[in-house]
Amino acid sequence: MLQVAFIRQNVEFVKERLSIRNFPDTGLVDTIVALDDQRRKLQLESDTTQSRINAHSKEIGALMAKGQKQEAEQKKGEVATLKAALAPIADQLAAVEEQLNASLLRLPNLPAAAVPPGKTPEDNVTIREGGAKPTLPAGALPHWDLAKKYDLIDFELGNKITGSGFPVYINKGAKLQRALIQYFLDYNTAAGYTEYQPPIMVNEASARGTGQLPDKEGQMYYVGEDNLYLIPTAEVPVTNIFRDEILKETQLPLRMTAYTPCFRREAGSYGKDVRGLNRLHQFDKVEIVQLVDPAKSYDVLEEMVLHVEKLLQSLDLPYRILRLCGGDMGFTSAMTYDFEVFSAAQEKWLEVSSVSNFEAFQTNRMKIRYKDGAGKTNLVHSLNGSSLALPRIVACMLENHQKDGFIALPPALHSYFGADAIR
RNA sequence: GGAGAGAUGGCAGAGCGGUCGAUUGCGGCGGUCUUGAAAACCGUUGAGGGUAACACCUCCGGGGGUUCGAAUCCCUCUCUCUCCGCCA
Repeated sequence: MLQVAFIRQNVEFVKERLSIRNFPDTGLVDTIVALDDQRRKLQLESDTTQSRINAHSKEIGALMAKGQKQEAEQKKGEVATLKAALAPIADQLAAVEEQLNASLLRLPNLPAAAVPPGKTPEDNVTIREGGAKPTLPAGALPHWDLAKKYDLIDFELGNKITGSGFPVYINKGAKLQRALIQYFLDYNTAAGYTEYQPPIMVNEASARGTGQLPDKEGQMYYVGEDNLYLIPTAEVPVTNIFRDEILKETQLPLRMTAYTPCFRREAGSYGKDVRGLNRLHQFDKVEIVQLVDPAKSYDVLEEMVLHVEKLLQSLDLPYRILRLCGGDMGFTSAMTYDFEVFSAAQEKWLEVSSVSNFEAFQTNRMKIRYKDGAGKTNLVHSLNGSSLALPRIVACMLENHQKDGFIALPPALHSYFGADAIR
């Protein structure tokens, strides 16, 4: 959520940035400013009246102490009049505040200056590519066939137990999951990230803090009886660790990593790219999150991109890094890099990580602040990225590294997996 | 799930209808002293709105009520703790 003060002072800039995002309703900005004008006016009226009521009440106390009952009673009458006048103002104020807040929640983050304009994924800009696309052996299979051939994943069994999009990993398939999680976490903690194991269900306040609520209810699984949401990403519980806190400058940057299963309803995406591991309702992911000094957040973004890139390189997969255009970025992001790996048998690029700077958009909702050197309280910037999402990595590893009779594993995984190949 | 107790500033812990945004201790910050440090002493130290800066307004778990006036009384919700039951 953007700060009202900022919007007030930069109305045209805000509109211009929103246009980069193809956000249709620029009238919303004017609405917000108008509502805030009203809010200030009503607040002033309310405060002034309240101030007079307070003064009278004090006088009543003093009069009572002196035994001047009659004068006190008269004052009480005056207070009653003032209170009657205050009531409608207070009601209006509450209504305006509610509208203002609802409007602010509907406004997306502003794209950073470096974000390319554009509407669709075609307008994303490839920053760089790495790793060579493999030459597959004759009779190469897509990962869902390889998963069956090597007895790694049973998709039908998942259908039976739960439903589609909930695969069951078996034998070496299960061990590969465990090895990847362990490797990713070790890689992150070695770089200074603190490991967390957070809850995988969150309350409404947490979901609102990172921007899943309002409006994206449909994408999360919801446990109505307890009013909890299954997390779509570890970003939600991890970023909320410091909700409503004022940090010391010396605590920054805060770097956190967590492995969690992630749950996504993926409503409306049936029939499209859902084959095998491409799109699941439950999947595993290791996430990195940082809370940083606002002046440094774009340096940190680049640092996180390099961090993820090196991890990807160690898996010997062909990849590319895209800077998302305004139209393809998430609601809460100011700038996003997507990482895609090339799944050779499907001949498809699959997104395996998304690294974003949210600037103060999330932290304004969560009220995560820090005191700077001058003792002033400011919002920190939040960033996060996947390092990495497992299923598409697995899909890609199976397809790209398939050989005649075995699947080779990258050296980085050998000790974690306990073998150099799946046979 | 049943019974009871509680929720106050970074932490501990007072306050039980008015002058309390809140005594005090610890911690933090600044200073005196010291070659330096510690100790001691002095000062300072919550957040939001509002203002050019003041003034002023709001916040003592959330919401509602009583009252001229509520951290203090009442209702309600949430959470924590203790005991019992169940249990990985």
